[in-house]
Amino acid sequence: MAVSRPPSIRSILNHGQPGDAVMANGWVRSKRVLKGFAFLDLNDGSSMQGLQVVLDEALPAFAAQLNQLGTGASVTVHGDLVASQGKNQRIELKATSLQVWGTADPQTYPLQKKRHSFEFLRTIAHLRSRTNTLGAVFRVRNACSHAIHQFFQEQGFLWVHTPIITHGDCEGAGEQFSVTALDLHHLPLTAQQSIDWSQDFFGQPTYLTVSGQLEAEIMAMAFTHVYTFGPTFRAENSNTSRHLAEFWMVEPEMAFCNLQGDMDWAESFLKFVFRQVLEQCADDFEFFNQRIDSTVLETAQLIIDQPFERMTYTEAINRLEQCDRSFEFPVAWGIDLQSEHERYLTEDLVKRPVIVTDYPKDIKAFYMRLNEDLKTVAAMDILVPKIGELVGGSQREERLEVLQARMQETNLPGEDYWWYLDLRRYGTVPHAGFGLGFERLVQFMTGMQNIRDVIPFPRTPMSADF
RNA sequence: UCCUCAGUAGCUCAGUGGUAGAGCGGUCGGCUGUUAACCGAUUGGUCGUAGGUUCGAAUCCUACCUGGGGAGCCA
Repeated sequence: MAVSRPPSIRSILNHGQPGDAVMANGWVRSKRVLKGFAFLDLNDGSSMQGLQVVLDEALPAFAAQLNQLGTGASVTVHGDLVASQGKNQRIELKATSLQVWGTADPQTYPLQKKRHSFEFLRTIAHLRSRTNTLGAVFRVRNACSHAIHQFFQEQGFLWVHTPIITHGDCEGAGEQFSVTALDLHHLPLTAQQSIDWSQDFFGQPTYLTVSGQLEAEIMAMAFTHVYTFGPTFRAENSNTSRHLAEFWMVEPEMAFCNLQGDMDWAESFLKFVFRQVLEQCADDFEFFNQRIDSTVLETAQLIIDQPFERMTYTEAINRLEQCDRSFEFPVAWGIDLQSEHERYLTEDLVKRPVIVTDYPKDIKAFYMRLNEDLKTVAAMDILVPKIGELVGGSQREERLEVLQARMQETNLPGEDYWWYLDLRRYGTVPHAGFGLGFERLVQFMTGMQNIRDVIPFPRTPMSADF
């Protein structure tokens, strides 16, 4: 069954011809009134550019309707496309009739025909999607999601749905949100006066997931190539332009794959996604380049065309020690790279994405594969200008004894991970994967400075409105 | 969580001890083709909140709240 619907403004602008009778729906972005006629800029979110509607005073109820057509009003316009006499558009819609669905009182409607600060727009997140910038952001976000699925589906990866509710801190990654059905005002207590979790919904403490990786590994041991793409939650009190309490993460996991393969997958994945989005959202990219960050087009092209620089952690430390910059945090083998170090490597030294590999085992997670030097693990981080760490991944430790030893070193209770260890007992294979913060990718692509402006309804400490 | 900057009209900001300002927006008027239209007039305030200092506080002090930037934690 075909659904009947009027054409989107994007499609009218792309395919409409003078003489076509069309119907257009949308919201008024601006109204320009002259003597005897008026112009509307009509937008339905399908494209950056809106449709110019011409209203002549000969229209029935012209004067009465003109009053109702402030910025934000919703309308359906019937009319005929004509070649535009103006400069900025090929065609425009000469209205023959017009229906106003809803007005937007200009005395109270917060969006004006002018630039607003992103801080202000965040306070009106229910309306900000109607602005040029946020409109472009969410179109890019959509195209980016689609490209991610397209890449993995074309490569034969299975999209797997890992749980949102988990029973433990799976990789020691950060603070978790508790999930409970207990009445917080009347908590059941044990004889020792601690909370009696056996009476909770799951009979044990549960949390929102901080990563789907361990479950993705389970699925990779059956389907070879899998990926997750879903929401992730961190209860960390992070107040930065790069952190959200609720964000989306992409986590591919590949069986029969080593660190080299992991990096190759990540790099070709990023190149594909950039190419797709650049092609699908050309106008939006043009806008970001003009109004938000004049380097985004150049950066996108760089990602697509140039191979990423690759260096080991040890090499990176050497380069940092040799450079003539002084850092707030002193550089020495064994330290975790600080923001300033990462930025130096990617922004100043190589001036493009850099993959740093083989970190000291003590600063990385227990599941990363121990290298032959017994000091480093087969980890890799992709660092990009402005954002820092965009991708973090590793080859996983597939050797049961080595994994158990690593877990003991880091004081992880083996019994909680019995199923994870079983994967190494039964048909273990070398495998690898990585995690990518989806919003950071959109941020990097668009040049938006604050991660809260690339997700429709950001969740951050002390902020969960809308 | 720490450091730092800020909070004044619907929005963006100026005003650093003596009568609260501008631009934009809104409203009214003008203009045969505009593009964040333009031109003219006009409207608009519990100066984040609570205390304090002072003859007098938007301005100085204290606490708190909210937001930005940086750091940590991390993706």
